[in-house]
Amino acid sequence: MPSGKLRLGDLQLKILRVLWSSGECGVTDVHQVIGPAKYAYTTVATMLRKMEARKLVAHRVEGRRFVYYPLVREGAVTRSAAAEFVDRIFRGSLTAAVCQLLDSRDVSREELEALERLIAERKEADPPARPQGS
Amino acid sequence: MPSGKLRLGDLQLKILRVLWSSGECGVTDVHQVIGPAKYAYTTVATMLRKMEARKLVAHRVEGRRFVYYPLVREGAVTRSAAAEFVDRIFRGSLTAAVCQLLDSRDVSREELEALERLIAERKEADPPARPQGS
DNA sequence: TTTCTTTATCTACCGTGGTAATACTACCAC
DNA sequence: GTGGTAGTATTACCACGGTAGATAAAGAAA
Repeated sequence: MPSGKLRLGDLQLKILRVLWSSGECGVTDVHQVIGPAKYAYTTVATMLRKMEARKLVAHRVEGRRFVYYPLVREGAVTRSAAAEFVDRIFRGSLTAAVCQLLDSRDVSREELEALERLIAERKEADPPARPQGS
Repeated sequence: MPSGKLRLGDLQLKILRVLWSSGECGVTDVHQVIGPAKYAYTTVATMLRKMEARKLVAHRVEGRRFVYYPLVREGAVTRSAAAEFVDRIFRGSLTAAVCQLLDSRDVSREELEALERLIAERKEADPPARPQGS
């Protein structure tokens, strides 16, 4: 199953975010961005190596440094996480998922309207039963 | 701390679902429902004991059987999962989350319309300027 | 009573995320 | 050279989900 294991931990996500926004960077850079106070340098380095073993990132050598870059795209991760979320927690029911999303936090009127627009877009973009040509 | 550790694994979710729909039941019952072919009896039993240690379930003794019942409600689990999903993957952006949800699978027109209704409801239920809270 | 079956307990293992100290190594400055 | 420094490699540990075999104990059946 290729659509399988894209389940990431918190630290892994943080690291990937740095790589996504920087394109690539060294261990020290990553460490600086995610917070030297929160994590030891070696923690980040170890995690990066583990992530490389899992083919989430790769590195090239630049002088003495390892310059890491992501092998997975942000879209792939978020898409996979979204699909897994719906399947795992709501057994595939998207409406149940969104319903819970709305219940789980305060949603501003602006957000609600943005969501409305989002859905309206989808309705236009994907007319399922449309005998007449566009 | 309501925002505490309510992160559940796949098997734990399956087990909880059985307990939620049955109210309570013995280890054998759970095992039967989630699939004797997929899991060993002891796997379920062990997991139930681990979950009891984490206060997700509890049991009472009935003859020689352990009758387990849930200590967490389905709503609490799904709510917590939803909140964590948005925070973890989309750093709190609900619109980004819903957007990805819509992209991550085929959404029927019926579902889209159900979502529209869902949002319309929320808009009515939460008027923009209202100093009084419930 | 002896055996079979049900049921729970104990123990142990694996993978993985997370955490980090420690050790090695190569370079730079002196 | 020697010593600090920046960087990687090694090693180890914990927690937890998942998995299950082996074992024990309590009834039920023979």
